[in-house]
Amino acid sequence: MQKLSLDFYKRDVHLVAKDLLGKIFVRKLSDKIISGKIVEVEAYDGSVDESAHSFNGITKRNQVMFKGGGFLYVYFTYGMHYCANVVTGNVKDGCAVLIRAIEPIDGIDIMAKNRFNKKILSEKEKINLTNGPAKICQAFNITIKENGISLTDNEIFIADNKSIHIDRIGISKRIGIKKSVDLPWRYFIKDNPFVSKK
DNA sequence: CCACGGATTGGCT
DNA sequence: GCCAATCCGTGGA
Repeated sequence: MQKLSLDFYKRDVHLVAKDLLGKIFVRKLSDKIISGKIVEVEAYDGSVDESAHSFNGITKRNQVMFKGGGFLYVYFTYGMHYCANVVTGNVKDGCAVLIRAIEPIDGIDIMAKNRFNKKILSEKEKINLTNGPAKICQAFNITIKENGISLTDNEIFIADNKSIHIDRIGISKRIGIKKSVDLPWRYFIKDNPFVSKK
């Protein structure tokens, strides 16, 4: 399993978004690993996209989006949730990919504890572990502390997944936004049970 | 199963 | 002061 390099991230946000499907999102803890297959993402492009946090320029909150590809951008919203993004492209582009859903692989017991504070889960709770952007952050214990870390370091990174066949990719409008609502910039693996909607 | 609304805080106008 | 790239509990069918 090979960690993705900086070159992977420093490309067009839509290419990166589609290529992230099927890749393995990894968090290394001192003695354990949490990981899962990325099955749903959304692209945000600050140069043309009013719904991107970066659309109106650099602020304290969104500055990581302007640091160029390969950083993790984490934001806090709705007074209680965190969401994780992969910054793409070059410095000043203000582009990122929101990780919307993951299929758990390693450390499922840790995710279960982080999400529901118990070990034995119902079938519905198993699906509910990571089928949404804020659920992923809770399962992986990602908060604002992880905002701005480099994905080429060893704590949080994304790994290639050579064993995966080419899944059918679905494309749709993005979820939960009020501006630029018609842009078809959500990408997901068709028929994967962990995709958040439809 | 689905629709609805409350939670709760920090960023931005 | 407004409101958000969300989630979950509630209530009804």
